Amino acid sequence: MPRISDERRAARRTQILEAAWSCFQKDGLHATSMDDIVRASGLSAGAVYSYFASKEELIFAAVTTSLGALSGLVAAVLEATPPLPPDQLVRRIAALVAEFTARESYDLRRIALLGWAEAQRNERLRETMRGYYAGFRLGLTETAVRWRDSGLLPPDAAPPAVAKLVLATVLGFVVQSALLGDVEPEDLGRGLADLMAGDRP
Amino acid sequence: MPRISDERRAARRTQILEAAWSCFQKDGLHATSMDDIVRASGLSAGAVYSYFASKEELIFAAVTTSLGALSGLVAAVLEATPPLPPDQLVRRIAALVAEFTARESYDLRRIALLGWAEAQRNERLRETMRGYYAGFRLGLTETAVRWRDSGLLPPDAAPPAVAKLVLATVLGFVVQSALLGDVEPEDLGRGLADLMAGDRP
Amino acid sequence: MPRISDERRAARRTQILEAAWSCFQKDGLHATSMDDIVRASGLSAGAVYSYFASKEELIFAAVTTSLGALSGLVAAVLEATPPLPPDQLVRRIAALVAEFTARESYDLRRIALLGWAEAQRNERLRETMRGYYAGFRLGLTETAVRWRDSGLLPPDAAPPAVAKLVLATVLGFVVQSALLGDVEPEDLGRGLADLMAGDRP
Amino acid sequence: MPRISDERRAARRTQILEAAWSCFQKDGLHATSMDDIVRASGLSAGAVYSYFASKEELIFAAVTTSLGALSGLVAAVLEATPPLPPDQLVRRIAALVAEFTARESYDLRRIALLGWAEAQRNERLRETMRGYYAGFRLGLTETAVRWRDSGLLPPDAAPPAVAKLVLATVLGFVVQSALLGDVEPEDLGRGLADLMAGDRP
DNA sequence: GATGAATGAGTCTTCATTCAT
DNA sequence: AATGAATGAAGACTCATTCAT
Repeated sequence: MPRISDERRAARRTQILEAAWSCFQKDGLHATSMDDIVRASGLSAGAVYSYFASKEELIFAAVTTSLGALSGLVAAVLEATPPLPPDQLVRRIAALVAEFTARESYDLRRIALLGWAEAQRNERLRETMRGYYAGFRLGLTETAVRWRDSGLLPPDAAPPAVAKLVLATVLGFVVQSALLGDVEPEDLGRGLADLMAGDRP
Repeated sequence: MPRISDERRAARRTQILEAAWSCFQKDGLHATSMDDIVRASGLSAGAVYSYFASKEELIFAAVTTSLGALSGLVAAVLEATPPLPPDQLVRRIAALVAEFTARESYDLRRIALLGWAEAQRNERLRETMRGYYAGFRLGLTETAVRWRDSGLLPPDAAPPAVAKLVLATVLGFVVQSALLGDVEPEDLGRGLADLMAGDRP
Repeated sequence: MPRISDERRAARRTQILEAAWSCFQKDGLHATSMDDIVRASGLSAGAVYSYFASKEELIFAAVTTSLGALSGLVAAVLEATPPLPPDQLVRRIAALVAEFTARESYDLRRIALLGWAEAQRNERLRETMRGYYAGFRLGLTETAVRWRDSGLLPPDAAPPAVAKLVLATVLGFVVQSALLGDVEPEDLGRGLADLMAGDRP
Repeated sequence: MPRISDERRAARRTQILEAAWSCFQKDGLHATSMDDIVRASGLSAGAVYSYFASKEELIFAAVTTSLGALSGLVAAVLEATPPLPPDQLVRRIAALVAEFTARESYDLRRIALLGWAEAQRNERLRETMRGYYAGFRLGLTETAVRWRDSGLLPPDAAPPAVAKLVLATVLGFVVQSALLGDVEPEDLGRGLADLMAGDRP
């Protein structure tokens, strides 16, 4: 029987994670010291270490936690029947990202950029992220198949290529909005709709 | 050693920059120590510091140098008359990125991800990158106007939204290809062409 | 290790200060490295830095600590009623300096010389020292007034000038004794008494 | 036959020394880098090193040169016949120090404080300075003998003690004026005269 | 003789992690 | 369980000095 209840443990974990997020967003992953996080969390160093074995573990959790949550929301959108048409799908997913971002002291876009950079030197993180994005793209490929089958795409369309294009668009939304900050989900939807409405090249 | 020739100075700078790139790609910006770069460059610490006043300066140069070069190539593509149609433009720019990446010991995509993460905590870098991407997007907006004027887009299309969509696609290509590694410029072109060939939503 | 007791903290501080004094006296302020002090203190670098935020802070404390203590002793001597006559006062204050100096691993005279040199480039230290010496001189001026009032000085004597002369004598004792090393407090008292016993110029 | 004339060499030496003085006064002996001096001198590093073999050598020369010059002036004052009475002598020597100080970009008082501090860790410098001050004090002792013989001091006065008192006064003038900056040679003379004019203790 | 680029040991400082209390 | 003082390896950067040109 644990000395501390499971809920309390979970609450503490979240408390630490929130502290980590706010520090990471402000200073980046490496310029944030464990002490920064300890102070932001209001706990002691020892306490933090009893929840996360190392800074790497904390980084992993910080980057991965939100990715997992977002992933579930995206999966739900992809499973809609009939599938949302391309422009609406892009708009919708971008909106999910934006809503996530709107949360208290937590900016998914910034965390994503930090995570991508970190993934280059952290194999575990890289593989985990790869898994999420590969799964996401697989879902998009299936959606593209459904678009083709329902006539939204021509019969000779290549679902994998379409999925790659759509994934790129969504990832690029994250980058563009983090760097330039003036992109709305509607812009993406409108832009894609305009392109689809044009003459076939 | 009397005053060194300008070419030699430039060569040394490049030598250091190459060393920095290869270290940064392997270990990230902050996990790379100046000593790593010093050793990789084959010079002494003092020599490196006589070319770049600080690690921050070196990071700035490492991230910025290629962005400038790429920017020029992209601008040339955007100025083609008549403008390349959307799918070909996206394919072409992605191809430029991929070619840049092909260079020895230098991967533009990885450097870009590192740079974006760093830009969050480095104002000077952020503003510089912002300038490049804003200029790029401006060029895309003008291209979208030309597409509309030439009938490739409907008369009521919104060039800024189209530009945002296209920029997102290209930036997302960088991310997707760095993280998943199996995206070719042709995929993007094909995917966009397929979408444009579909029924208008 | 839970919160340490205040006494222990103070003891540690003193331990570091003693280490710093012994190093500074041997090698000077700048030729002493923090590592020298760390080793002399028997603590770790991190521990030393948790007591003094920087080398400058440590220098400030090393120079200032004793000045404060001495200052109190001198003030007590100056407040004696009736005031000590000039030659005895000078002898007495010089003796205070010499006694301070006699302490283990700490030579006030050497620290003073180092502090004066450092004060030239360290504004905070300069202002702090200035405060001490100005206060000391003010006390001497008041004493000179009392000498004049009690007839030890002629009615037209200038107390500020007398105070400057006496302060110079005491400061010069520090210098002379640090550089030549063969001056006793009694010498100063005797010398001044001899001068005062001479024919009026 | 030297490639460069002796005058030119001497001029260069002085040029470097002036540069060193101005740097040392501003930043202290150790916080001044050879590069600071090189730049201030307008010469190249190699050139500076051809005149002074090391930084230590340059420090030694910077501290010693002026001490030697001052020493000659002081000796002349001490040899006056009949000897200046104590208060006038002190005023006169202090005036010499003050005049020396008034020179272009050179402050004898500041250099003296730096030199005293440095002497603690530099044996050669220490011995050289000791020589100067010991010689100065010997001269003062002889002067005190003459004062006693001429009746300015009582027959049982102790010339060595008087010399120590006078030396302390002059050295202390340097300190006080460097730290507090509001002491004039006249103040010392007046203060000593007032003391000598008082009742014998 | 003169130059100033290059060296590399050494400096101050930080910080992830541990463990005595 | 919790604390936070302590560790010490490693980091960024400097600078006295040399020597190829």
